[in-house]
Amino acid sequence: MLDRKLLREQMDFVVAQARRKGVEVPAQEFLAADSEFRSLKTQLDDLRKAMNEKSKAIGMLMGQGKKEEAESAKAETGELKQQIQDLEGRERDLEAHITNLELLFPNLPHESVPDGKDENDNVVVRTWGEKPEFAFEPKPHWELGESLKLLDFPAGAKISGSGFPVYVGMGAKLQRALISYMIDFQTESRGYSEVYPPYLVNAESLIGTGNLPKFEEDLYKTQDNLYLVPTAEVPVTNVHRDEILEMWQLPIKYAAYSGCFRREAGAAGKDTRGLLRIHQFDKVELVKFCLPELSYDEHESMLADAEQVLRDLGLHYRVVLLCTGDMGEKGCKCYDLEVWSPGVGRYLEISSVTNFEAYQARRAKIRFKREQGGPTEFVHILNGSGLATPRLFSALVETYQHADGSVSIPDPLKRYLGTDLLTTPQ
RNA sequence: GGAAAGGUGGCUGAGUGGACGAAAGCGCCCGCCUGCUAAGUGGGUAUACCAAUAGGUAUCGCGGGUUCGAAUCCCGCCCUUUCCGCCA
Repeated sequence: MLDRKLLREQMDFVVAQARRKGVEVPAQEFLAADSEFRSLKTQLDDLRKAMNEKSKAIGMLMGQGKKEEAESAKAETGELKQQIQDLEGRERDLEAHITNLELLFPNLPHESVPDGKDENDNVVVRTWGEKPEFAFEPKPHWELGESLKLLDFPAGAKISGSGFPVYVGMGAKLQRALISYMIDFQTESRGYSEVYPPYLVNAESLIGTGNLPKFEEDLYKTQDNLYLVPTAEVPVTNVHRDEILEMWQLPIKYAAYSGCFRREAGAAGKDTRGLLRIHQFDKVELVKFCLPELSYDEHESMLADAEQVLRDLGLHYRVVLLCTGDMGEKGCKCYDLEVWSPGVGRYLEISSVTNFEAYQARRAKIRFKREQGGPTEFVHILNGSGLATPRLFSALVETYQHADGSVSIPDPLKRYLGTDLLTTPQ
């Protein structure tokens, strides 16, 4: 959601910026509805004022015991009341209309974001490490997962359906190890506070982060009108919904582990093998609330926080700056981290680090004051994965595999896993 | 799930139909005073929208209703606390 004043005063700019993302916005329709709304509101306020004055006068007459005068004054209020009710009806309709229009406006891209249409126009900012060389044909993780008894896809399909892998044995333990390692790293070395959020959230929370109303089809919904979280971003961002924060609290930095649930409705048949695209997965999510003028610095440092995990694990990756056409509606600037997965033979998107500026803050009403009695401002909100485990699992076992089918474990994970080599269990 | 009590500003808490956006206290901010500290003292201190300004409107958990008029009465929902039941 953008600032209404910005829409009102600089619509040409908004239209141009939205166009960079390839989005056509209903500019004239919005401006017309907005100006009608404002004049309606002024009218309505005047009517209400008149009504309030009459009521007060009646109260005074009653107090003075002038019953008859009070009664005749009462009789005169009927028409006013009717007018107010009529206008209130129109106001409600108009407001809903305006809100619907507002939701069609994407967040505006930052000036540093390259123009482009789709992923082909993204810019590789840097590459870390090199593709590992193998003296043999590296296997994909689904084969390693089966031979090493780490993953049981048929069992998952039986229990839940496709896209629900079962991690077994050392696979399950590796999963826990990755989560613990990442949470410990971000909280102990990077200043994040740990949060463990609910997995079911209400609609208000999803509206706050921008997942509703537009992306309902991606979500699992329960019969109690709660939704399974698609990412910890949703509950963690909403921790501070409807709050006015104090200056000294900023920046607030949270690291949260959660399961994530996605219907992947639009992606049926794509990346169906192994862990590449599944309905339930685990992720450590980083969320920051910060001062507007610092959000792009915080964005870079969050990116570095996520990158460090891959570096410590010795995994080759690249950082991609998404172009305007590929970054989605909600963000101002977004980096993707793509890890090399040798068996799959592709870079896999493993993290998106996004600066939303005030877009989510405005929806979720998360504000701050610079000083006592000063004006409220919206904080800037950023989030990024740090990281998602399925593709990390994939890159890890594929990168560290040996010709005999065993997999080495990089240093940071050894103490969590209790071993430095995964072999076929006897 | 059953029963009861309750949800008012940053916090505590008064307010059961009219001058209440809301007493009082605490906290916080600005000033005065005391040589410093503590105390004292005067004032200020919710949010959003509309308006060039003055100002106006709305908001007492949320939604609806009654009324000329609702924090206050009625209905529905949500949440909290306590007790009981059930349960990892």
